[in-house]
Amino acid sequence: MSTSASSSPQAGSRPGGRSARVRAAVHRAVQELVADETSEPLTIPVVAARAGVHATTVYRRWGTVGELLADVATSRFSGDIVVPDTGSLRGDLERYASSLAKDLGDPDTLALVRATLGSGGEQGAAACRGERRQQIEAILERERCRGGEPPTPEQTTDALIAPLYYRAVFTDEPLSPEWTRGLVSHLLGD
Amino acid sequence: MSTSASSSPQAGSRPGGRSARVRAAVHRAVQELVADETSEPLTIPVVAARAGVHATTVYRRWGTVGELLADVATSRFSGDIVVPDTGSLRGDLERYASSLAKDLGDPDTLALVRATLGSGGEQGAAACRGERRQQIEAILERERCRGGEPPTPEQTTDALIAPLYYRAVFTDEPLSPEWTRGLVSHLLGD
DNA sequence: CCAGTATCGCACTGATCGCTGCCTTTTTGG
DNA sequence: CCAAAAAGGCAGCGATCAGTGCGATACTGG
Repeated sequence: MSTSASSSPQAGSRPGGRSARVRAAVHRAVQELVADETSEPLTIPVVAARAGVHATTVYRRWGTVGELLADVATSRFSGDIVVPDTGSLRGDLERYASSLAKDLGDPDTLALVRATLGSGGEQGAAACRGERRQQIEAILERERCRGGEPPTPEQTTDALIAPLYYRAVFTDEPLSPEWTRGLVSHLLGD
Repeated sequence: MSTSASSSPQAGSRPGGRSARVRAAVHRAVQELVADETSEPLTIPVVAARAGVHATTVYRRWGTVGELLADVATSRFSGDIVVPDTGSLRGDLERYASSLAKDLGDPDTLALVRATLGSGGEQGAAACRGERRQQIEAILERERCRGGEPPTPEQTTDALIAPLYYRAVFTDEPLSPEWTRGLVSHLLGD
C-alpha cells in the first residue's frame, strides 16, 4: 500500500486523538454489527475488522465482548435524554416518556439492549438502565419544589419506565405516543 | 465400557426414549451453564460435552445457540404458573403476581432470560414472555364472568407484568412480596 | 526540540468452533 | 418379527478465536 504516508495535518495534541478515534470506530462497529443481526457472530476479531483496527487493540482495551457491549451501552444511554422542564409534572413526564419511547423504539437500540443484557451480565443491565433513576428523581424533585405532591420514584419507575422497557424488549408491539401518554395518565390518576 | 449391554428393560416404544432423554440432558446443561456465569462461553460443543452427548446431535437438532436457548426458555416458561382461582380478582392477581415474582426472582431463571434475549432475538423474547398474555386474559375473563369490570389486559400487563420483568432483568432490587402486592393495589385503584 | 510513556499495529500460536460424511443404534410401523 | 426410517455417535476438516511478544507510532511534559 504505502499511501500518502503520514502528513495527517492536525492530528496533534487536540482532544480527539488516535485513542479517541479508535474508541469511536469500535463503538460504531459494535452498534452496526448488533443492528445487522445477520450471521455475524459479534466477536472481537469481527468487531475489530469492521472498525478498521487490530483485534489486539480491542482485546487490550476491553477484554471481552461483554465488557465491550457494556461500555457501548453506557455511552449510548449516557446523556441520551435531557430531563425536560415544561412547567408541569404531567408535561415533564409526558415529554420524558416520549423521549424514552422514541429511544427504545429504534430497532438498533433495542438490539443493543438485548445483546448487552445477554453477555454483559449485571453490569450490562446497569448500562442499559442508564440514568433513568436520577432522571426520574430530578423530575419529581422539581415538582416537589413547585409545591406539588408527586408520586414516589418507585411508583414512577413501575408505571413508566418498566412498561416502556418491557414492551420494547419482550414484545413486538409498538411504543405508540397514545399508549405512552396513557401510562402517564394512569400514574397521575387519570 | 460395555456395561450390562443392552437389556435396558423398558426403553422401547414408550415416551421417554433416547431422544427425549437427550433433549432433557441438553436442556439441563444449558440451564447449568447459563446459571454458572463462569467463563464458559456457552457454545454448542460445551453444552454437548456437559450434557454427555455429541456436538453433532445438538447441531442437528437445534442448529444455533440462539434457537437452543429459545427452546429451553420455552420449556422453562411453559406451564410454570398455573392460573389461580381464589374467588376474587384481587386474590387472583396477587397470587399470580407472587408466583411470577418467585419465578423471576430465581437467579438461574434470570440468567436464562438474559441469555435468551441476547442471542435468541425476537423469538427468544417471545419465549421469555411465555403465556403471560393468555394467563392475564384468563384471570380478567373470570372476573368478567363474576360480573366485575376488570382493567384491560393492556393495563394489567403494564401495571404487573412489566414492573416484575423490568425490576428482575434491569435492576438488582429484590422482588419483595410487599412491593408485588403494591403493584396489584395500584392497578385496582388502592 | 526531545526523552518518557502509553497506545497501537504486526506476526504468530494453541485451542476451539461450526460443520460434514459415514456408520451404528434405536425407534417406528406393518 | 423384520425392514424402513429416524436419531445419535465418531472422526476429522477448514476457519476462526482468544491471547501474546515485539517493534513502531503517536501523545505527554519539560
